[in-house]
Amino acid sequence: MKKKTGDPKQRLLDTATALFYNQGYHATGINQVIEEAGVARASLYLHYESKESLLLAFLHQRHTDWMGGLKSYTGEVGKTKEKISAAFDFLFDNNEKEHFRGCAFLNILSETTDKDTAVLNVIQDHKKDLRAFLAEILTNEKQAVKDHVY
Amino acid sequence: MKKKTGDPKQRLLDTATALFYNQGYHATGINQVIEEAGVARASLYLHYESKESLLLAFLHQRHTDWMGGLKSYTGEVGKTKEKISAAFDFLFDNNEKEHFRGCAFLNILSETTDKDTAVLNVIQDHKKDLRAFLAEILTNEKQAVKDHVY
DNA sequence: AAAAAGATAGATCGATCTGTCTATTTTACT
DNA sequence: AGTAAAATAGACAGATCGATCTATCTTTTT
Repeated sequence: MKKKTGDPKQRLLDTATALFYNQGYHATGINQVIEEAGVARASLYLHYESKESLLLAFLHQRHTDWMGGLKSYTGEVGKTKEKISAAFDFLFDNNEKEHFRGCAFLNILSETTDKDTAVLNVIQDHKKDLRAFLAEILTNEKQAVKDHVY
Repeated sequence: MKKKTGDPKQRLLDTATALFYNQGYHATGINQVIEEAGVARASLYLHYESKESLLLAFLHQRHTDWMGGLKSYTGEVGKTKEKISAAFDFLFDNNEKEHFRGCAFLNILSETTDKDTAVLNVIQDHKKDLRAFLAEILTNEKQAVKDHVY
């Protein structure tokens, strides 16, 4: 048991986020999550029906945060070229902030089986949204350019 | 039990390679490895002392194969520019051959704890060798250029 | 103050995991 | 053919996993 600030549900999500991202999903046990979150075992299953749903919550929050950050970076400038540059700034800043552990979605994907369709769907949706966002920025460019930037 | 060609030790390594790479290390159980390799449980521990040593064998083979491929790609051309281009050709070809599942070392790293020093060492050695190889190719370029290519 | 909801600790379940062991069969070599 | 090594199947141990349950304590709401 460690931290005790904020409501248990958020503590669980924050702790799971850190652990899943930094040491992997399968390498993280439910016991470590509740122990480091300072939350009772029963409380976990009160807010999340399973370990996988905790992973999905992590990916969902990650998706909204990440896309939000990207949009705030690119929204402040006008021209297409500047938006691209800002997008890469975001990538680098974000990557540095997270100690270069790479894309959370790809990391989780690398330990995901074909059977985990729910997880796969979230990951694919994230990548789809990212491509759609780039397509929006690059409206006037060719498809090949969009693919290349991606 | 599936395949039955070649000696058990190689079948184990081949199967572990495919499974560790395609679905992750922790997501792969020893039972699945021996079942798909068509090898008895005891035979696994006859050739490898643990699951982790099987992972290390996979990473080692991966390292030699990968560096070998890179050198054969870049060895056929002469100029520095061509070598760089050939190196990226290798990257793309290799990535496509493996269905875009990314760098095996980084994937394993994403599910590795600080405690797994043996695994971390192999991964770091791989990246170190890669940088050293690039430095060799880019002998006459600045350090910043080396970093950028990497 | 009473009632309802939220959170706790901890025992416990069945499943699965890695790794060990024994006993039997297959293979390889002289 | 005979012997030693290699490989097999399968039972087993001990640990850990995710998940359920009960029973108690705390907080919030009315």
